[in-house]
Amino acid sequence: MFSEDEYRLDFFVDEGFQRKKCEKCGKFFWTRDGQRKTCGDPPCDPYTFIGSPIFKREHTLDEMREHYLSFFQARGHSRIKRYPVVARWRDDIYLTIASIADFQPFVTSGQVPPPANPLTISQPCIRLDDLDSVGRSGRHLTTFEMMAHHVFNTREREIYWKDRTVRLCDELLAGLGMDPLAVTYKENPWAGGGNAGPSVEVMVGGLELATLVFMDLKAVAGGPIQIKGECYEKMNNYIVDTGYGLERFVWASTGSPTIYDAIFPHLVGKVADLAGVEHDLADPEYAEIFAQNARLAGMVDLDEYSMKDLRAMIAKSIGTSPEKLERTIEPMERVYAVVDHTRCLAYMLGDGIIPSNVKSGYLARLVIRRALRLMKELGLDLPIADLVEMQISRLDYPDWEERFVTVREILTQEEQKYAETLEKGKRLVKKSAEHFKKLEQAVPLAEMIALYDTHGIPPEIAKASAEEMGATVELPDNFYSLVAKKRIKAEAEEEAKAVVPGKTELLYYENPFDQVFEATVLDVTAEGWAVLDRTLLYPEGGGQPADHGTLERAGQEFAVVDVQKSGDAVLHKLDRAGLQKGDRVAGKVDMRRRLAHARHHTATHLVHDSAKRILGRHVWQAGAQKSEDRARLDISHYRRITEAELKAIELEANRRVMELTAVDTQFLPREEAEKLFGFELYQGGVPPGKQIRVVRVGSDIEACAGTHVTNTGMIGAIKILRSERIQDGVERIEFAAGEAAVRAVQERDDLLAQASGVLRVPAEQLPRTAERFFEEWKGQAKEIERLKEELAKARLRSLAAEAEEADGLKIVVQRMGKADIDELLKAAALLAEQDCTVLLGSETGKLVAAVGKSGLEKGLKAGAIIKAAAKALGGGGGGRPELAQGGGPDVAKLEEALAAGREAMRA
RNA sequence: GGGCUUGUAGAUCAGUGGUAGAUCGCCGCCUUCGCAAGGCGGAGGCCACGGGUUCGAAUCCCGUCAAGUCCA
Repeated sequence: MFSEDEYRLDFFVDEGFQRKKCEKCGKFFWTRDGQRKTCGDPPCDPYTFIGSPIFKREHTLDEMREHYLSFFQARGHSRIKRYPVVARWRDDIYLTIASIADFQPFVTSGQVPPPANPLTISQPCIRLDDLDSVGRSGRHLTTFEMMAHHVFNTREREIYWKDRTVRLCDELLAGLGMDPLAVTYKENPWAGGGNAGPSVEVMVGGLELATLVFMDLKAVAGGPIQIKGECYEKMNNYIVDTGYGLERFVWASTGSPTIYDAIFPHLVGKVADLAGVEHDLADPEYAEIFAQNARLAGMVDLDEYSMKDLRAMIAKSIGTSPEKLERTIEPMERVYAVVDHTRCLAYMLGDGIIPSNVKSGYLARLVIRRALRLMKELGLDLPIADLVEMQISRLDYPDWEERFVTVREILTQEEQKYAETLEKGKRLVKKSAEHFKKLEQAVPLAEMIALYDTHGIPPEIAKASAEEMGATVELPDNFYSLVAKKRIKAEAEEEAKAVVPGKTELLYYENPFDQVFEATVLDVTAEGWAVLDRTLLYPEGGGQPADHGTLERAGQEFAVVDVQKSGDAVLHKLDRAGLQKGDRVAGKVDMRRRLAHARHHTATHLVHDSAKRILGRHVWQAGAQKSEDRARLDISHYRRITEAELKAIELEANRRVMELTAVDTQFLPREEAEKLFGFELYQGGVPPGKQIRVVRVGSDIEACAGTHVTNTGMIGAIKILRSERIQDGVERIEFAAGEAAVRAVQERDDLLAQASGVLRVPAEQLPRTAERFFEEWKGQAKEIERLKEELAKARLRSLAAEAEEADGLKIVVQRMGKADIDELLKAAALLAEQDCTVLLGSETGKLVAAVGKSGLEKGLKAGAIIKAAAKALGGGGGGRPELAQGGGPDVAKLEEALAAGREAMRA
């Protein structure tokens, strides 16, 4: 816990604030109001702003955002453009969940300077944690804008800290016309993601408008400061992290019953109209229902309260029945949620998320399906793309409008996909329901979980259609948590590799085509890795494998078989021991390998850029790997790449090769590079460091640390080999560049030549000939089948004639030359039809037994006969009582086998 | 990144190691003025692909490819 000193700011003292302890929750807060006894935070205080706005006039989202940003701009903050809602620069989160997320991890850790300092931003954020409450609580949103001002201080240079932060906040609120007595600043220590610090929540009218965090601690084992069981110490860089809820500010300015009516009244009205739901907030009685709902939902933790309890509570407080309340409120809850979800989708798809079954794409699909379900419940019969388009046209992002063609296509496809899933689901449910109905059991929970978990059928839908079919269903309230429980939580913690000390000068950037260099051995590790003070050898990284080469010391040559980076040091794995610390060595790069990598690497950039041109701007690199003779590039795309598209990409990439474009590489300060080129720089992930290397190949500009050729002409040729879908929404393109491309084409030619050699036709006629052969082969197989049947019939007469009578049975035991199992089966089956008891054997070691009607009546079993016979051949067999087959490897003992089988027929 | 599931006739699916099936659709004939329905007959299968186990694999095991779905 933080002491009072942490919060006793000059501002509070100057302004006559008092520190009080909330008489309900016991937490400390600061107020100007001498009468105030509670902290201002629900449930200690209820919402009071509904119907009586906090601010003196209504603001729209755009007005409020502009007000905020210009307020801070006028007070020395630089205005920063928003970041995408998909956090491509992070590998720990998929979506941007807070404004500070824009600056993690490198700015907050101090490795990279901030784009401006101090700065102000309004960052769209997406949080799906409270998805179920959206629309119901009156305040929950999946998408919100976090307005913020951030300051990145260091011990050497402090810009401002707590006092000015709170002062600015108070001034902002006063400027909007808030009653100064209404605000409380509630002390609330903050901790998360390995950092912590004091923080205050800004409460007005029961609504938390902002949180001001003073992040100045980091988690360190054995650190001197303890918070919630963790040990922390002070950081050298300490950060003002504020978060002002744009939507809540707007809500506070309107005092409408729900946040939804405050922030997108037009769309709420429009969707309600389309769904035929009457929504007239001018009717005070009607408005009061939603107001009361929001007030009470604001007081409770929705995780702990069931919807039913809450409804009952609200119904009681406004003097109506829960059923009546539900009828009024439920359709609107869906309208609110649909409007919220489609806004969320506008951001997700606008910023380039491709719906998928993994990662951020899954989250997009989750929201799409939820929205579709809600729309269906509302009876809204229009494409979801229409609603998303409405959202996009209300947002001020011009580049999204041009992207809308793609977004519409994606949404249409998702709509179809979901319809198919539900259709398939219906059949599965039907089958399952019939099964359990027959057993006179309820459809068990395990089955419901399987339907949902494995086939994506929501339990509510499954239950409804199962009950339609007259089956009963077991469906507990905590269904989803039971599904979650089924999973095993196994989070493997990544082992932090020890960083090898030392700093190696990287020569390969300056002089990418130098082959030899001189260096001093700084150290040799126990595992035989040499650390050099400078090197031309490229360490593995960015999907490019390590260079190979040699290190020579006084005529002694050591082969370098691997190169890795560790911290600032480059490690060279040698094929044998002997090199010593302090040795001078002459290094040499295997240029063949280097060049092959460089060709594939530059080619990767070209293929990527071509894919973007052919498929659309939604294409992002999702991974890449190069080698000497192949490269592969994974890109985000919402459907399978067609053959035609693949060819177009290949042609486009080769045109760029032929244009002989120079490859331009330069180191730029990160913030400058980002300003110039935007986030599309980070196709291969975000590198750390103040300076980043920017590689430019014509229109393709990427942050990239790999080695490249200096001109696209050096690539020679690019041959795309294949594409595969590695995930829903991610396509992999495999290709070869340079010599490898030529060799790849030659290999294909060889295959073609071999195939046409086998069929003895020219390559052009291969497809036709292959098809003809295949058809003929099929026809012949059928013909053979037919002939065998005929043959069996023809033999029937002679075999039946040779039947011996014994024990009142007609018995046929015969060897049948080299007949195969099909022939034996057919003949035996036919004989059995004529009431024979049959055992047929072939010289290939196959046996078939069949028992006719009389035999069956006597209890003879074909399986038993075959077992006895096959045993003699050293094998086994089995089958049904009327027909069985078997065999064994000792072909020579066929006679004995037949005799043994004959014996078995006696029993 | 992890979990679960599925690839069998044009479609939907049965088929738990022993001669590959049903329903719908398709074709022909019968019935009918014609259509629908009905009756009889028929065509249509590398049981996703490649290995393995076995006397024998659609079925069991391994791998590959394709697809669905839930989660972090």
